[in-house]
This record gives sequence, C-alpha cells and structure tokens, in this order.
Amino acid sequence: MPPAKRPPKKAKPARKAAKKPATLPLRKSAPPTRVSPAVIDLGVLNVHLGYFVRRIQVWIFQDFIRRLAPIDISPAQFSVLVIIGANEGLSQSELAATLGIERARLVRMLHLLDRRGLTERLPSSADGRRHALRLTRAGQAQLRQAQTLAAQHEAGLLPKLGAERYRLLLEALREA
Amino acid sequence: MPPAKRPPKKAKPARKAAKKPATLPLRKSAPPTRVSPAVIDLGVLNVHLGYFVRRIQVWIFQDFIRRLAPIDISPAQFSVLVIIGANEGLSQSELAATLGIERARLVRMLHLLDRRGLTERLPSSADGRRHALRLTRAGQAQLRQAQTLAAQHEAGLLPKLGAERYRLLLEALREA
DNA sequence: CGAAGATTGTTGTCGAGGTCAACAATGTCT
DNA sequence: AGACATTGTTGACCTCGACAACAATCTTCG
Repeated sequence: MPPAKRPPKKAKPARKAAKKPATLPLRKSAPPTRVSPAVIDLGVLNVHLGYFVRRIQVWIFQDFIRRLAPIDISPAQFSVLVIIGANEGLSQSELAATLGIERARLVRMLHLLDRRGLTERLPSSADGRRHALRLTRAGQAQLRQAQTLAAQHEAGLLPKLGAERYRLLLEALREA
Repeated sequence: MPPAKRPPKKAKPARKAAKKPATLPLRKSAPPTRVSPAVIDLGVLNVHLGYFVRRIQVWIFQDFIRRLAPIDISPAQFSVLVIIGANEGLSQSELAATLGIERARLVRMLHLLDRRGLTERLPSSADGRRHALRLTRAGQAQLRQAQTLAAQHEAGLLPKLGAERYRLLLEALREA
C-alpha cells in the first residue's frame, strides 16, 4: 500500500451547500450532519453490564499504573508478586491457573521478574518438572513498597466512587 | 539467543532428598516445597477492587465474544455500531472520545467495518475535516442481529451473578 | 518392569489493542 | 494574512492473550 497521508481528495464537490436557514424548518427529517451533539446517546450500551465494567476497569488500572509508576510494577506483576508472597513454593501452573493467565505468558513475566532480582525459581524437591516459586529478599521489600502504594491507590478510589458504592462493589464482586 | 527448548539441566543435584517423615516434625519452618496447595491465598488482592473488576470483565467479554461469534462482532465493534446507530452523523473524534479509544485505533476499526459494508464515512457538509458516520442498510441489519445476540448474552449473566447482584452492579456502575 | 499418556515449563508465532509521533487538509482566531 | 487548533490518517512500537509444538519429567497400567 502506497504511503499516502490522506486520500488526496479527488475533486471538490460543490461546496457551500445549504447553510441552515434562520427560520427553523420545523425539523423535516433527521439532520444530515450534526454540528455539536452536546450529549451522545449510548443506545443499548446502557443495559450492558460489560460496557460499564470495562470502563471502570480501564480507569482503575490507569490509576494503579500511575500510582505504581515510581517502582515500575504493573497490575499483572503486582498480582504475581502478591500470590507468590502469600503462597511460597507454589508452581507456575498453579499460579497461572489462579490468576487466569496463560502458562506461556507467566513464563515471560517471571523471566523479567527474575532478571530484576525479585523472584526465584527453585527446583522442586518432590517433582522434577515443577519450579518452586519464591520471592527474594529484594522481592519481599519491593512487594511491601508496592502494597503501600497500592493501598494508596485503593484509598483514592473512594472519593471517585463514594464510600458506600465502593464497599458495595467490592463485596458484590468478591462473592460473584 | 539460541533456540534452546528447555535449559538442558546442567547437572543432577542429589535427588531423593528428604521425603517428609511420617512423624510430623512440629513445623520447624516453612515447608520448602508444597505438594498440593488445595486452596491458594489471594493475599491483599482480596481488598483490591481492580482485581475483581478485571476478573469479571474478562469473563463477561469472553462470553460476549463466544455469543457473537456467529456474526464475528467483537465487543469494541459492537459498541462502535451501537453508538453510530444511535447518533447518526457524528464524527470520528466524537465517537472515539465517548468510547474512550484512540482516534488512530478507531480509524483502523472503521476501515475494517467499511470494507465489510457495515458503515460509511460521508463528507460532512458543515466541516470539511469531519466525516459524518452512518450505518449502511446492511449495517443496520447486522446491528439488529448483534443486539439480539448481545441481549441473550446479557440474559446469560443473570444466572451467573444472580438477579439481585446483577441489578445492583449495573446500577452502581452506571452512576459511577 | 516398560510403553502410553498426562503434566510442567518453555519457545515461537500470530493477532488484537493501546500509545505515541508525525503529517496533510481544513477551520478558527486575531 | 498568519498563527494556531482540530480532524483524519499512517507508521512504528509494545503489551497481552491464544495456540501450537516441544523436551523433560511424572503417572498409570498392562
């Protein structure tokens, strides 16, 4: 495909068409081109839970990333560190299953965390295939810091959602 | 990097170490390798709304994609079609802004929808830069079908979440 | 025991999306 | 008229999810 910046507009179709007469035309039919829609109708999206869940999820993650930017920990990395820290010695398959991510994806994530000196993959003494996952000392320290920042992020959600709505959502989703 | 399938395991460290004596050792220290964790501790993730929101969002989208697979409409495409259908003539910038996606991203999505004959980009009569977005006849038909399937998807959420929780979540998130 | 099958960690590859920068055409403001 | 903003567009990069294939290692069962 040739690198054309903007389809160079073949010809100029008669510009200067109708200009909206000062006397309002009684709304004959739907206006062909809106000028400034002011408010846009969401249509049936208003009755789709997935739409709103998606919106708030994106919003929360963006805030989380911004808060944890100083230590460069993504939401996914945070969840991995938390689970390993609370379940020392678990395997990659177990970790991937509980977090709902692919084993292949987790491999590359751990590869990075290993190189950053936060996690370790020790050979399992019982099963030659497994790796026993652990946090290094540095990893534990980093996790503590991450949890502090994450708690601040969480506290920041309250004003946005309202304390009542926040409590309600957390409870409803945790039991879902 | 050389294509090595699995780090060929340099040497075999003394296999057959401790085998967990029948007499329980009074829990000297943390067990070095777990056998079957049965239940895994989520740690502080239990108090992070983002974790649960993410989980349910992934679940809902997967179900949506599966339901709409027969007509090959993704959640993002669905939202685009719905908004265009409910706001004929709006511009790409407006659409991108209301859905919270990048203008650049929307361009390629519309490029695809155009080629599938579902949407049109008409030149705006008032502003030479804008495109007035519209659904074609085929697009309107496709949207109706998509809405039927999407409604079935939505109805399928009720048994999963419980009618009460569903209503509660939708209401809380819509007003958030 | 030993062959067949399942599990675990790994790499490669593909595609969908988000992000950012640059750009041409057009509109607006002073 | 010139400076500036907006709109649509392309290109490039990166993250992430999904699959397929594979070597090493259990597990099962004849």
